[in-house]
Amino acid sequence: MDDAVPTEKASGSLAKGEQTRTLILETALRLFQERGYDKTTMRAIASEAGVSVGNAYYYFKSKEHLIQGFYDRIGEAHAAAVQDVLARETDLAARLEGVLLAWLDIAAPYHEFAAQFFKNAADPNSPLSPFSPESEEPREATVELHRQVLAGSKAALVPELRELMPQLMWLHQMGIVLYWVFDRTEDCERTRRLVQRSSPMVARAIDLSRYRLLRPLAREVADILHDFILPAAGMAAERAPATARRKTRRKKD
Amino acid sequence: MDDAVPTEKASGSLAKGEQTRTLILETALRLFQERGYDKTTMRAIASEAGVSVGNAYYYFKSKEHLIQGFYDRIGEAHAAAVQDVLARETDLAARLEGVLLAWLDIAAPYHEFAAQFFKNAADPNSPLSPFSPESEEPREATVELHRQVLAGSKAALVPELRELMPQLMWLHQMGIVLYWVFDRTEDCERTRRLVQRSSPMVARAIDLSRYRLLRPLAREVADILHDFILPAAGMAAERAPATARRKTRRKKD
DNA sequence: GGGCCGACTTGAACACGTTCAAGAAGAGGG
DNA sequence: CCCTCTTCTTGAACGTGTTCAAGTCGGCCC
Repeated sequence: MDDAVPTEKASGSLAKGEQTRTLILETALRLFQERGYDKTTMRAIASEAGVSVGNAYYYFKSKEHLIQGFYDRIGEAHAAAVQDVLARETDLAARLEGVLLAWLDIAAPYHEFAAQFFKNAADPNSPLSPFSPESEEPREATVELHRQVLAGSKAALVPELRELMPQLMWLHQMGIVLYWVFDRTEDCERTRRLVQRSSPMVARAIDLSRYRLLRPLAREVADILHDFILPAAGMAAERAPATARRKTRRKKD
Repeated sequence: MDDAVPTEKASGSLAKGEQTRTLILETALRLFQERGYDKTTMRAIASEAGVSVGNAYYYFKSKEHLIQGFYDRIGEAHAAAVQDVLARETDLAARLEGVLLAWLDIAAPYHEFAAQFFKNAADPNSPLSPFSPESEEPREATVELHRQVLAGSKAALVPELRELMPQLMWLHQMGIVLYWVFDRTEDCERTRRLVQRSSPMVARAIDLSRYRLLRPLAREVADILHDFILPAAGMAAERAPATARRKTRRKKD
């Protein structure tokens, strides 16, 4: 009516398609939260949004793909919520704990239906898998966040682990999320306690890794992470020092 | 024809129902292997087995429940295949590696479709979840197997970990299986190497846990396992020493 | 205006997992 | 032989996610 310039994707009004897309996504997320993922049908989403079923599929390749919107939303909210703790705390354990607890707070309202669609994330072929190429961007963002967690602390880190640690912490976070999904206790109290207990442990392990006695073990962990986890997670080793670090590797293979 | 005694479930012939049940299961597993889980329809299973769709549902509550048969089969085969290694080897790392590689060998033919139904196992509500009550029996069997792995080796274990270690090794195995599901390399070569690398590491960690320096860390790991992982896995602490072990816990919650 | 083209929208149709009311097949008793 | 009860079997029907050929809309060029 009053915004007279169509085909403009600049200023003010969104392109028509983008409007519809957002409408469908909003509606879907609302219904997921109200009724759970499985009980929300594509027909219900479409009719509630006032569009046809086929239209929903024009914008989202499948029901699963609607979930990506949920991920994005959580990620943004988390990144914002975390600035506070990171600015205040300098102790590594406290920083880590703060970041993880913040995630739990933000994700809490979705806990119930998160469990329902979590199975999709576990399918290696699904674009929702945290290891999939489609998830690279949010994954990198989280790793970067943990880099901040580490950098802002006073923890000294042995060179072997300096680059790898943020990715290991991402893995730790994935573990917490996995635990959270399965957690059936009130307010996910048990997951919260797990965070409170495991965060200092991670910090202590980092601290201990300086001791001579543990260097081989630390190196082994670093190597395994580098050779096995990262490539599988699509986080190919940009830099190759882990290979160069060791004089000789297994001769064959 | 020649076995004339119906209603007998003893000697020789199975009860009619049991025959049909087996027929359906065999057919299903064969088709899963041939076409993959998703591409095998219940209609196809039924028609291939020469029964009606409804009949399949009389014996199996859902398509997922057919997978349980697959689990059972793998479990039995693995238990049998492993006796060899356990009788021969005494080195802990070698025993562990042998057991895990044997599992990979046995599961190899199913790798492709394993990935397809793995997502069901990740759903906390699914009976196929390794943490579900329905999976208790195979889970206990595997823990028991790892108890054997440990007991038959010459490894000395600090008391804090003696009881918990087999369960930790079960967790390690679950991790390997998780990795295997996501592994896209030829013959799952990468998973095999991961087993070869991580097994000695587990053994070495056990060894190192004797050192004074590491006792607090070992104790912390044991406590976390005991307080968080086991209860969530339905492996409630039968014995309560972990709580008694520490003088004081955090006063409040 | 008239025609064209790409972006968007529709709803019927499809294939699937699952359910269910109805029936068949056997066993046992009279 | 008939009746009855349990066990087993059937296939049509339902609700779901997904696809697709067809249609509508709106801007743009001649």
